[in-house]
Amino acid sequence: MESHPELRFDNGGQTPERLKRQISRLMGMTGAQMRRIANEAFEAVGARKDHFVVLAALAEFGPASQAQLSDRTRVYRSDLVAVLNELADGRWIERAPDPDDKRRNVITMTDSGARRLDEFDRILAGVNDRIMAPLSPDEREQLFALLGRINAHLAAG
Amino acid sequence: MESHPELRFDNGGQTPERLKRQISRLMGMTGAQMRRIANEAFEAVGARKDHFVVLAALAEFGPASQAQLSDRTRVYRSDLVAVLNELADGRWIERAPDPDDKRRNVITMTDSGARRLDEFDRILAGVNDRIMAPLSPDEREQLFALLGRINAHLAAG
DNA sequence: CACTAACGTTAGTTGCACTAATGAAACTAC
DNA sequence: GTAGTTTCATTAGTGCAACTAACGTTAGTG
Repeated sequence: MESHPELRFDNGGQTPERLKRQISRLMGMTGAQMRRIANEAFEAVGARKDHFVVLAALAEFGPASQAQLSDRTRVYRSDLVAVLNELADGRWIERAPDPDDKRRNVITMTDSGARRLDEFDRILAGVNDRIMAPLSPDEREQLFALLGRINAHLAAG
Repeated sequence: MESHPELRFDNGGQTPERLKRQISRLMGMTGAQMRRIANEAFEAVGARKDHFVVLAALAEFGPASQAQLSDRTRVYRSDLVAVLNELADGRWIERAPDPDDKRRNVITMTDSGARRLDEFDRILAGVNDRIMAPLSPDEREQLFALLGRINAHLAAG
């Protein structure tokens, strides 16, 4: 019934050799698999990825304006509005006008927001573990390091 | 003037630690950078990625129906139509009805299609090299191997 | 006080992966 | 040999994520 899209990189002799050499293709397909797993995990608890990133930013940097949150999470200001609406509906954050600057809102995480983040932490530990299951701890670090170097290089240049 | 979106994974103290631990986030951001570079390279010669994957499949497996091409390239049947229209417009392929099965078309690569593919090969060699610039040959292989194992694992189940 | 910039918000665009529906042709069963 | 099912190419459309534009409001700057 659930026919998952075929994201196997090397499709048993069917895949042209040239395609197997493209790192961007391998990254794209594998990244899509990862994203699907993470999204499903969030969906199972009525959340989505941006709930996590916003709560993480609030937990680690404290109350902030929406512009600050956008900078810290790279969720666009325009998209952040809906995310904060949802988080406020669940009482995980509070949104109040900033008395010092009437353009701003101050976003604060509630206690139940902190518990929600704990839940996400547990869920994501499982997700990461499932994704990286075939790799040893050393290999997982290698992967992070290699991708991190490429990321830094491409972001710089 | 061209202000690229900020896809630096670790944004200098601004990024919550929790986000830096998510492999799917690192993959997503780095994959987006790679995709942008590849897309720009194709765009510079009036092409796009799917032109390459279709020509690669034709070069390596010979003339084929659209359904076969879809299987080999994982370009959806529905999206393949436009790709083949574009390739036919440029005389890089020919699309003819299959006399043995009137439902099918037979897609054949022309000589100029083969030359177009050569051009893509050269372009992509440069793209891959630019993407993986900070990695040694050994490290590039490691990255392929690690991602390949994760991909196979996730595709399996 | 005029000007510019930053704030949150709404609306809209683009690209990509993916689904649904369709008419024509071909297999499959009885 | 005809009825029912499947495959084919094709058109249209959905869902989502990343991204842009425009706007009214408020705050700094000369």
